[in-house]
Amino acid sequence: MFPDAPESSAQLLQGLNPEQLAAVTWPPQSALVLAGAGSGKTRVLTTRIAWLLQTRQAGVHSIMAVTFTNKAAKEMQTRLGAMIPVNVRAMWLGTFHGLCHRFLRLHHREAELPASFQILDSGDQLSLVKRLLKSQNIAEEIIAPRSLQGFINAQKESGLRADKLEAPDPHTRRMIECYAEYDKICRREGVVDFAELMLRSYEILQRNDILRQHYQNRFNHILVDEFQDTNKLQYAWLKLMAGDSAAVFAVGDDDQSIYRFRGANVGNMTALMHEFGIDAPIKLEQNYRSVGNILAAANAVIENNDERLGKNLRTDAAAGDKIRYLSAPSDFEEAQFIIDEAKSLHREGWPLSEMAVLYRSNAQSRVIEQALFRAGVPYKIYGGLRFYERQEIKHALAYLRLAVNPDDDNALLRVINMPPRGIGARTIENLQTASAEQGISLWQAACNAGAKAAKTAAFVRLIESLRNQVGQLSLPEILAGILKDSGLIEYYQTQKSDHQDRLDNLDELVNAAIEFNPEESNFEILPDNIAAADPAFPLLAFLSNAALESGENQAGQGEDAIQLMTVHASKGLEFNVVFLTGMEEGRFPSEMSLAERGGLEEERRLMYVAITRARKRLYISMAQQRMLHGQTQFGIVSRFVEEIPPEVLHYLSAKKAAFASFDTPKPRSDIRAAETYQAAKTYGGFKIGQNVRHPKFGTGVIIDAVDKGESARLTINFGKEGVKELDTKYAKLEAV
DNA sequence: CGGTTATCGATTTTT
DNA sequence: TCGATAACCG
Repeated sequence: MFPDAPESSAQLLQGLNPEQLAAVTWPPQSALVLAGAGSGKTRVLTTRIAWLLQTRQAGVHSIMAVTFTNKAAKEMQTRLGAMIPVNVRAMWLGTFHGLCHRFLRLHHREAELPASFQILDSGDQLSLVKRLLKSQNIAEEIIAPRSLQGFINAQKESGLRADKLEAPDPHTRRMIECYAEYDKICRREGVVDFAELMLRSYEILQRNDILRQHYQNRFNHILVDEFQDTNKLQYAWLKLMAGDSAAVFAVGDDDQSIYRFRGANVGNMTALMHEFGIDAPIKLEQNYRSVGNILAAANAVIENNDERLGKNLRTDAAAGDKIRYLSAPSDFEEAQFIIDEAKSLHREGWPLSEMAVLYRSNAQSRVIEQALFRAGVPYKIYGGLRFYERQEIKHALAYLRLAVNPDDDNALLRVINMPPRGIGARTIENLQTASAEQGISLWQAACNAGAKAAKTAAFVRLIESLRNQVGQLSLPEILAGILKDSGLIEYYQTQKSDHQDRLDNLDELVNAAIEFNPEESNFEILPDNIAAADPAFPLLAFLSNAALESGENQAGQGEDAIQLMTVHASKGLEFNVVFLTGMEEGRFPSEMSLAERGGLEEERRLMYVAITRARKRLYISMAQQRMLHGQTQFGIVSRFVEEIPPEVLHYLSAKKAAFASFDTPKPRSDIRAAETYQAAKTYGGFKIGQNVRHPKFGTGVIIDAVDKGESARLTINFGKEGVKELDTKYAKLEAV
C-alpha cells in the first residue's frame, strides 16, 4: 500500500532543519517540543505522524492526535492527507472534546448515558443553571448564574465532583449543593456539558480496567498540539490514555500560554517532563515568519518574564523595516491613522486580507470599525456571535433535539412558546411544578396536562408528529418541515426588523443539513456502533456537530478585507502587516490582570503573541485619549512598548501630535466634541489628559484635577509607579 | 401574554 | 456608550 519506505521517508523529511528533524524522528519515547512562534510547529507534528506511519513504526489505529480547536484538527488532517496516502478518518485525530465525545458515544453504557445523549453548549448550560437557581429559590444576588457556571466548570476541569468538595464557607457550600443538583438534572435530561465530556471519559478510563487497558494497548503514540493550553483534567486524561507504554509527543510554547483564565495550566509542561521521563525539551528556535526587527522586539519583551522554560527565537531573515510606533492624540485619530496607512499599503499592492488590526479587548474595535466603514475599506471582525449561537438557529435546533429526546427540558423551554403560541409563564410554571412534584420531565408533564390545556396539547401534537418523522424522512426534510410547521418561519416573516437576516440564517441551516455528512462527523463508524444503527443517527450526528463546531468555517471568505480581532483570537495566525492598537497602561496590560498573581506575565505573553503575528511590518499605536464605556479616559503608553529596544522602533510624530491636540483642540465631527473641549480647562497651568514628567515618578498623565485658586491638586497616573495626587505648588512637574 | 422601560455592568474564549 | 437582561404595565 505504501511506496518503498526508506525512499519516501527521506522525501518526507526533506527541507526540515536539524531541530525539526530531531523532533520528527524522535525515537518512540515521550518528548516535549518547545516550539516558538513561527517555528514550524504544525509541520513537525504532522510530519512526525506521517513519518511514524510511513516507516511502519505505527499504524493508523495506534496513533492519537489531539488539538484544541476544530480548525487545528482539520488543518492537521488535510496536511497529513497531502503528505501520505492514509485513511486519516480511521485515526483518532480531533479536539479533546471531539475525541471524548466519540469515546462516550462508543461507551455510552459504561458512561451511564442514553444513546441519544445531547451536548450542552455554554449558552444551554447557562440557561440550565438559571433554571436550577430559580427552582432552588436562590436569588441572583446570592449566587450569580455566571459565577455558578464558572464554578461548576472549574471544578469539573479539576476533576472534582460535588461529593468530593469541601466547603470552607456557607456560600461555597450552597454552590456545591447547586453543583450536585446540576449534575442530577443533567443526568435526568440526558445532556452533557463540555467539561462533562472530558470528566466522564476520564472517570470511565479510571474505573473500568478493561477499557483502560484496551486504550492503553491501542495507542502507542499520543501527539498533543498547543500543550501549554491543557488543563489539569486534560492532562490527567492524557496520562490515563497513555499508560506506561505510549509515547506522548507534546508540542507547545510556554511563552504563548495565554489561557490561564480558562483553566490552562502551563505547569503541565514541567509535569510532563518529570512524569514521562523527559530529560530536556526539544527546542525549535528557528523562526520562519518574521523579519529581524520584529523578532528582536518579541525576544526583548518576553525576556522580562521570569517563569520561562527558556527559548530564544532567531531568524535568517533580514532586519527589515523598523517597528512603527505612533502615539495618537485620540482613539479617533489612531483609527484614522491605521486606515490611511492600510489604504496606502493597499495601493502599493498589499492585499487587505494580509493586514490585521489587533486589540486587547473587543470594546476597542468600535472606533476602528466605524472609521473603516466611513472610509469604505472592507473589513472582517472575528469573534462576534457564532452561527450556531444565533437565537433563530438555537430555536430550530431545539426542535430537532426534542425530536431525538423530548425529555430535554432546556430545548422544550426554548421553543414551547417560540414562535409565540399562547403558552405563557403561568402555564410553564404549572408544568414545572408538576414535573418537580412527580419527578418527570417537562415533556411528560405537558403530555399529562394535554387534556385540560388546548394550547399545550397542540404543542404536544406538533412535537409528536415531528418525532414520527424520524427515520421516515431525511434530516433536511425533517428540519425544513418543522421550521414551517412550527410557525417559526412565518413568525420571522412577520417581524418588523432584522427578519431577513434570520430567515437567511435558517435557509443556511437547511443547506448545512443537506450538505451534512454524518460519516464525517465526530462519530466513529463501526459495525458494532449501536448509535450508527439508530434511526435518529443523522439527527444525533448533526446536533452533536452543531454543538462542537462553531460553524464559521467558510463564512464570509472570498472578499479581500482587513482582519479585525483581539490578540487572543490572533494566536496561531500570521499576517504581513499587523496594527497593534490601544497600547496603553491599564488596557494592555489590562488593569484587571495586574491584580492577579502572575497576571502581568500572562499579559506579557499576550504581547509576545501579538508581536509575533507580524511577518513584514508591525505598527504599534496608543491613544492618549480614548472613549470607553461612555467616558473619556486618558492613558499613557504601555510599559510593554518601553520594553522594546529603541533601536528597532521608529517613532511617528509622537510628541508633536500630543501637543497639537491639546493646544489647539479641533472640533471633531462627531458628537463627542463637547467632551473633548472640557478637557482643555487648565489647573495651575496643567490640563487633564496632559503628559507630565516628575523627577521621581517619571512620566505620567493627568487624569483628574481640583482647582485651588493659586495652585491645583492633580491626580496623575504614573503607570508602573501608580496613581499619585500631587499639588502643583510643591511637586516639580514639567510638561512633556 | 407581550411589548416597553429601567437598570446594571463592562478582559481575554474554545469546546 | 451600548448591550443584555429584568421588572413593569397595558
